[in-house]
Amino acid sequence: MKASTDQVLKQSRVQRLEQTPTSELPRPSRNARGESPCAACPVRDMNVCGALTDTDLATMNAISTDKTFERDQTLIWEGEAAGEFFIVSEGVAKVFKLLPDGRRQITGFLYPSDIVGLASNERYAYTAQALTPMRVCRFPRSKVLELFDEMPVLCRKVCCVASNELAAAQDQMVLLGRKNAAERLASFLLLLLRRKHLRGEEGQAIDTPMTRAEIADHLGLTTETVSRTVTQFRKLGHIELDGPHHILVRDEPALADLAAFDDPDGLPHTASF
Amino acid sequence: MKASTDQVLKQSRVQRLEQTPTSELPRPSRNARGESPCAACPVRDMNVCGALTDTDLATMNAISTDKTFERDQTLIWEGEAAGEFFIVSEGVAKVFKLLPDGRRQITGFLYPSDIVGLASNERYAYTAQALTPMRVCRFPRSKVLELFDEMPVLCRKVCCVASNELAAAQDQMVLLGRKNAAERLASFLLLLLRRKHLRGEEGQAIDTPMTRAEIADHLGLTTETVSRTVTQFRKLGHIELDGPHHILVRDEPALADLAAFDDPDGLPHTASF
DNA sequence: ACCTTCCCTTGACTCATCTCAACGAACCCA
DNA sequence: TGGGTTCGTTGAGATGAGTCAAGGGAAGGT
Repeated sequence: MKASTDQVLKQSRVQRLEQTPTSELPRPSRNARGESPCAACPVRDMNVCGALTDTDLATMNAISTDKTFERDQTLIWEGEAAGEFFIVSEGVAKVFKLLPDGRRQITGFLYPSDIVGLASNERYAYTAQALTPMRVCRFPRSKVLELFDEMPVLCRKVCCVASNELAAAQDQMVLLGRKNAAERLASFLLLLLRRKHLRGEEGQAIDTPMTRAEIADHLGLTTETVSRTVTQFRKLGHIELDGPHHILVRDEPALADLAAFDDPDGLPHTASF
Repeated sequence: MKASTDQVLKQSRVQRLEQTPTSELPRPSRNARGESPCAACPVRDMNVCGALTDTDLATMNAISTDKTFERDQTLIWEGEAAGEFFIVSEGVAKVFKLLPDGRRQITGFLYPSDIVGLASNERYAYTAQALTPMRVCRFPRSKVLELFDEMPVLCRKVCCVASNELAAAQDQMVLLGRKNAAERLASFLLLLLRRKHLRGEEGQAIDTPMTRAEIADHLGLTTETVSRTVTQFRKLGHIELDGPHHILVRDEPALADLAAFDDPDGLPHTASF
């Protein structure tokens, strides 16, 4: 359901962002210079868009609008009519469901190239809220569905994305159902690191714009337990902190051991539709 | 998936299994009488197959083979090359992932009309094993993917299925991350009951071919906790037992209260691709 | 500068669930 | 018919994570 955790991960075709060290990242300003906004999009080659030809992309572009959100603004509300898909081009968001008494489960975090709104039915089954300022591409659901017919590759790619998200969701079930606090945190940190690399960014530093409470609500723990476990990892030398929202992974193998990844090589999967 | 005439379908859609008391259930024997096996398929009108015309169904049928499994036999193995999809026509299976030390998370149970093998990439990310004798339709992955092009409705329907499964996975995350033992069991029982009704079977009796340990591995609990919680529900009068594998839901509202369903009306969603 | 608020961290204690253990029932097979 | 095995149930005790509480630091507003 929601674009969550993994879609990006699973996408292998990613080379884009990592080339930036040499040349400054061309920040996509919307419709700058009158050419297709996609041309300058940082996620142009990733996920769904990466599967499209320039022509198809132009078609998609014709039905999309650029939109920005401030921190804490809501992209979609659980229960509202599901009218739109979004593809994240910049920023981070959380996707969550609430129980009647206020308990919250964050099903995933959205990073650039992630899609949200897909798993919806008539109404959204979750809420998505910006953790940082965001820029997204917005697509009217109805128009995308129309495009499915004339652009079969789009439908296939959406299948592929949904399938990858499903696999990620299953990994998360293993985490929530069968891992202890340390294993959960280790898995989470490695996942963020892996996704960062898939986005083409290098280095062992991950930034975590989410609060401890948000991490807790994602991992099925409490704020205090997350905080204690982070401290424990720091004392063990597995990680290093530069403020609560910048974590440097010092001993990836140690974390991988803890995480008990089913997927030992850590390579991303790519659904082959 | 198989082509058929519709008459049978309409009734099959809902009435099938419960009528068995009076008339013997017409077991679909494969290719009996040389007509399309779909004609007699109990799930002809459900899920993917329900979206297809007779013509399309015939096309699908041409690439499918019927297959049966005994209890405990494995449909697919985690890590093996993902070459096939299955649609369950009879029986129940469990789908699970293992951690290296043997901990197991059962991500779901498959009932007639459910699909398995979809969420795969190059290799299956989970194992599926029969809980009862089963009959399934088997489709070579490659051929189905080819069909996507000539049968757009198929691709859309697969999107739809994946999307619905994703939504179910997210509900399961809420359960695993934020619900206590009683809430988990209540949610689980109601889900089984709801699915039973969706399959067209009536009544408040659910049969649970899975063991307590399997329920536990699905709900992120232990055998003992499941057993104790079942006993507790029985003593409260919420349920009634007729052996460990037949549970009669006596007080559905009480369970619904406990379950804290996000979806109060309990209506199934249907993705609208 | 000061106040407020939010977030993170840490400590002490509690509790829901797990673990360990025992036992009975059902089933299978010889 | 009997022995072995698996499964479900129940009890008693252990423990990992939750709860409650306190304090400090950073950020933002006036």
